[in-house]
Parts: sequence; C-alpha cells; structure tokens
Amino acid sequence: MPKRATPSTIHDVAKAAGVSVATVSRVLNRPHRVRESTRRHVQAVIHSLNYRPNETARNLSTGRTLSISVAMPFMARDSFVERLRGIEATSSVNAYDLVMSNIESVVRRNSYYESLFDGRRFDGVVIATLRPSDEEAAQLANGAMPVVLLDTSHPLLSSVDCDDVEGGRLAAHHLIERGHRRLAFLGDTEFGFNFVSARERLSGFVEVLNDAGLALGSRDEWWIVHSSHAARTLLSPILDRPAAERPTAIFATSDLTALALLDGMERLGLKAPDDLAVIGYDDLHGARWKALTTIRQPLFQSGVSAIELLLSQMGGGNTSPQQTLLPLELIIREST
Amino acid sequence: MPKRATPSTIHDVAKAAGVSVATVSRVLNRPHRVRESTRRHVQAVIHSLNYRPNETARNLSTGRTLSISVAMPFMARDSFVERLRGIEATSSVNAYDLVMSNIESVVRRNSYYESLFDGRRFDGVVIATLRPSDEEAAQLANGAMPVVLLDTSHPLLSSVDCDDVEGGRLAAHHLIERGHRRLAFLGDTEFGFNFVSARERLSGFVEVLNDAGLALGSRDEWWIVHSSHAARTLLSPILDRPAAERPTAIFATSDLTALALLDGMERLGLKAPDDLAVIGYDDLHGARWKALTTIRQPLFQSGVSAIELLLSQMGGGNTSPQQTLLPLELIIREST
DNA sequence: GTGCGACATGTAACCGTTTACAATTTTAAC
DNA sequence: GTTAAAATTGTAAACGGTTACATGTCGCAC
Repeated sequence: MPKRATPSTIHDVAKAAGVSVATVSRVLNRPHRVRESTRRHVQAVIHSLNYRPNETARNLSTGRTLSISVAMPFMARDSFVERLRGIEATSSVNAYDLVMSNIESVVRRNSYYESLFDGRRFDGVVIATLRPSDEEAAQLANGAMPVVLLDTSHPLLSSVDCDDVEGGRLAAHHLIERGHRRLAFLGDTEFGFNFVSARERLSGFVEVLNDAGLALGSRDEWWIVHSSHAARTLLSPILDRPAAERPTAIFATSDLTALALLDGMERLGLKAPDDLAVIGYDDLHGARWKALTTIRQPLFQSGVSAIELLLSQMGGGNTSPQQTLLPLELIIREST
Repeated sequence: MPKRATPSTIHDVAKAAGVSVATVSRVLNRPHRVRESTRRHVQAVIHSLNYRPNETARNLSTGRTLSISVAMPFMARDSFVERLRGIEATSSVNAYDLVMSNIESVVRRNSYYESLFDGRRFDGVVIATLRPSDEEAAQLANGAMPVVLLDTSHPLLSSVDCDDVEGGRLAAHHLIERGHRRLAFLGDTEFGFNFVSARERLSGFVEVLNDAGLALGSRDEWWIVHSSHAARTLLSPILDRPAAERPTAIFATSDLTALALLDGMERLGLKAPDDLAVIGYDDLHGARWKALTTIRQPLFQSGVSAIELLLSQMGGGNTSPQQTLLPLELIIREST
C-alpha cells in the first residue's frame, strides 16, 4: 500500500463505496439510520482506505471544538499535578482535548483573558486557583462559553472548591482537643495571585478559637510567608520566647511550609508534637513520610468534579452558577 | 451594545464595511496588500462589531490546527512540572495550543497512539519520557506529523535529551575525587514505563569506576527501588555491614530517593557525607534545602528546546531526525 | 492619448464535514 | 394489488474562513 500524499476524505470513501457522502457520514454518526448491508460495505471501504474523518471540518460543521481550556499557575500549589490528573482523566474519557495554559504573570493573565474568547476555540473553560476579579468574572459569565472555577470561587460563576473556612475549623478543633491553648498560624501567599484561601482558613481557625475562649493574641501569632525557606527562619524567633508565651501548636496552610517547619525543628534537635505541634494542609506525599497531621483535600476528585460540572453545563443542563464544596478530611499523624 | 446571539462573521464585517470578504481577510492576514485607507476603515468595522475570526474555519481552510500534542506520564518524573513549563512557555509564545495527554497505563498508551493520527488534529507532537517501541517509532516516523521525543530518544526520531551516561560519569568522577572507593548505586524504575535512563546512568557510573580500577562489587552494591519509602528501608541493611564492606558513598538516580536516604539517615542520627556520602540526580527544590549534591538537568530548557525543534521541523526545515543532547551540571553541596 | 505595469479589489472555488429536505425504495396492512 | 407509512438514500446548502484568478483603477512614460 503506497503512502498517500494526501489522506482520503469522505468523498473518496463515498465514491469508492458507490454511495453519497451523506450515507458515509451517517455510517459514522448515526449507524442505525442506514441499512445493515450498506453500513457494512461502507465500513469495509473506510477501513481499506484507512479513512479518518477530519476533525477540523467536523468541528466547523457541528460548531463545537471538543476541547477545553484549562488555566492554572502551575507552581502555585504543590497540589497542581493531582488536580490536573483528575481533570485530564475526566476530559479524556469524555473525548475532550485539554488545552493547558500556564498563568504565572499578570501579562499572561491578561493575554489569556483576551484570547479566551477568540474564535470560539473552546467548548468550555476551567480556571484553577486564579480567582477572577469582579470584572473578569462578569466577562466570563456573559461569554457564550461555560466556565468552572476550581480551587477558588466567585458568586457569578460555577465552581468546585473546598471549604477553606471549614478547614481552618477542623485544624482548630483538633489542636484544642489535643489540649493546646496557645496557637499560631502560618499562611502562604500563593505567589501573590490569590490570597483568599489562606485568609479563609485563618478565619475558620480564629472562629473556633474564639468560641473556645481562645485567641490569636497578637500579630505575633500569625505570619504569612512566601516560601519554605522563609518558614524555617521563623522558627527561632518563635522558640526563643519564654515558655509561657510560646505557642505550643502551629497551623500551617500548606504542607510545604509545615514540612519545612518540621525539618527546621529536626535540625535544632526538637521533636513534634512535644516541643511544638504542627498541623498542615493538603496531605502531600511528604506529609505521610514525615508523619505530619494535616487537612486532606480531595485533589484528584476536585479535578474530576470540575470537568463533570463543566460538561453538564456544556450539555445545556442547569446553566446557572453552581457552587460545589468538596469535603475535607482531618488526617491525624504524629506531629500533633 | 446588545449581546449578539451569534458572533459576527467575516461576511458581516464585509457587508458593514462595504467591501468583499477577501478584502477583510487580507486586512487580517496581509495588511500591506490593501490600501491604507481601506485597511483603517475595515479595522474600525472589525473593532466595532467585535469580530474575531473563527479559528476552526481558519484551520480548515489553511490546513493547520495551531495545536501541539504533548504526551507524558505526569508523575513519572518529579521534574514533570519544570519541563512542562518550558514546553508551555514556548508554545504559547508561538501561538500554539498545548494539548495534554497523561499516559499512565498501557491501555491509555495504545489509545493515544491510535488517536494521534486521527483527523489531522495536531500540527506536531512531543512525547516525553515514554520511550516508543521500534514499531511505534516507525509508525511515528512515517506519519505526516513531526514528532519530537523529550527525555528519551530513538534512532528514528528527533529528540531532546540529556546524556544519562555522562551523568553517571559525572557522579562517579566526583565521588572518586572525594576519595571514595567503595561505591553503591540506587536506581529508580520510573514506574515500569521506561527503564532506560537509570540503566544508562548506571553504565556511565560503572565505566568510570572501572577506569579507576574500582567496581560495583556485587549485586549487593546496587538496587532498583520503586519509591522513596523503599529507599529508606534499604538503609539499615547497608549500614549494618562491617565497616570494611560498607559503601562510603551512594549514587541515587533521583533526588527523590536521595532525599529519602538523607531523611532516613537523619532519623538514625547519621550525617552525610561522613557516615555515607549521597549524590542525587535532577536538582529538585528539595535538593537545595537538604544540601544534596546532585546532577542538575536543564529541565525548563529541555521543554523549550523540544518545542523549538518541533517548530523548526514543522516549518519544513531540516526534517531528518535530529538528536539534541543537553548538558548536565554537577552541583556540589554538603552531602558529599 | 495610448499602453502598460503596479496596485487594489472582487468573484468564486475550495477546505471536509454535517444535515435539512427531497426523492426513492421497502414494508406491511388492507 | 393498492397504498400509506416507514426506512433508506441522495442532493445541495450550510459552517466561516483563505486565496487563485479575474477585473478594475491608477500613474506615468512615451
């Protein structure tokens, strides 16, 4: 079989099979609409010509693109890969292509929003971690294309997220139950794009503390750091305080910083939870090794749910904004 | 401005501007081919109608799709994100869409190869980490679509890779220079998909050892483990041996396992490099914190190069297979 | 004033599908 | 054997662009 210079088209098939292109198309798309014998014959010809329908032409004709745009700042969360796996698995099962965009700068963010509506390129969009401004949200909501937010939310848009406030509560309850009374909080800034989730976790945390008659006493009991390295350097000032003023437990909004903390403690010869109890967030792989107590988010599942929600909206189902909250889970290990 | 039920087309623009569609198209694609005054007028109309050319139609007409398929087993290497960032940055700069596929099973791998040639969906392909079989490679090489392999290679195909053999040599030289004479090797299986790079690193490592009159004595001096956890459990058998038979340095083909090793040593109260020197591979973030000596791969750059090579082949330049080797770098820290 | 090339624009075919509608054939009830 | 309904197939018009080619216009040298 000589290599064809140009792949065969539906017309080639039609001619070779002695039928019209409409019939070939039906064999492909509505097989039961064509007589059994014809169908078999056409299928044989398709096979022998190694014919594959041109997706672009098909898309133009049907008005859909079978592709979904996913925007996320790759590094913003360590949990990135797991979410992406959920997204990818679900879209590939549903025969959708996944087009990735990495949004790591304001410039890129703007150009993304700019191009998103270009030329009907996507059937739907998932925006992960990047909380849209009110204007952006309005723009997205008014667009013709369904949008689902993941790991963030906005009143105008559908979203799949975890209840960060509840996560803060879980952490607080657990620490209080363990007998801790002087607590501290360590947030991460998520690279400046999105400050919301750390703040929400803090608010849930504080809420429970207040209900228990406790408090984050002063500005000294919470910090926001940008990196694991920064988390380490915090350790000495904390531990240098007199025992009576020293927090006995710390809630870190990311396993990364929590692990850095543990690591720093190890170097100083200190042990969790006796010298300082630590609870993290996410349940990354490292958390298990280091026996870090943490709040687990259903990362993979969140990707799955985001795509499922998107597909349902694309299918024209309930098209009004729908906020999904996924449950968190407290994983108790040795660090508390 | 009322929301249009249906977006405007090139015909709407042509009519509104009182010109033909050809002229509008030229304004978009070959601006210098149209009179200055016309161009300005048409551009004004385009803007006022908020017209965006339909990409699908454009693609059908021009025969390209402006999208690139990237296949990789997401988790296979910890370096995944960095490579992907390089890939994404370069393709987005060149206005190509990046379509991700996560190949984590043989089933998925087969369906990927099956669908890759469907319907001319992509202008080019990058396959990362997954070494194709000879059949697969032949199939890819015969296809109409340019292919670049990343982090692996095959004689029939273009590739961007690091010289794993050289990486093994670098590690060996360094350890020997540091005075070590009894060495050990710790490979990772990369989840069973690809066993090649660990083996190549081993061969470079052994080569230098042999040249120096040394050897990996027996099967006892090298292991292949599947996980960081497994790496830890190796530690005791190694260290339990009599001092004269105990390796004084170990080369791990992944920073992940190297870090696990360091971690296990810490727990046992041992210190690198005195009790056991450790050298890793990749230079992940964790390597810096833990002061792990390692062989750094240019991860981001490898993604960039892969796309650049792909684009050049897509551009019809040199279309014969071209193997690129990127340089490695020995990063010396405290663990050796 | 004529002729000719350069430039600007329009006409219409084409890219490869899907699908509404029309035309034809089959089926089955009488 | 009729006949109406159902099933099958074909015709041709979309889908929304690009572009080869034809046509028309203009400037300028003669």
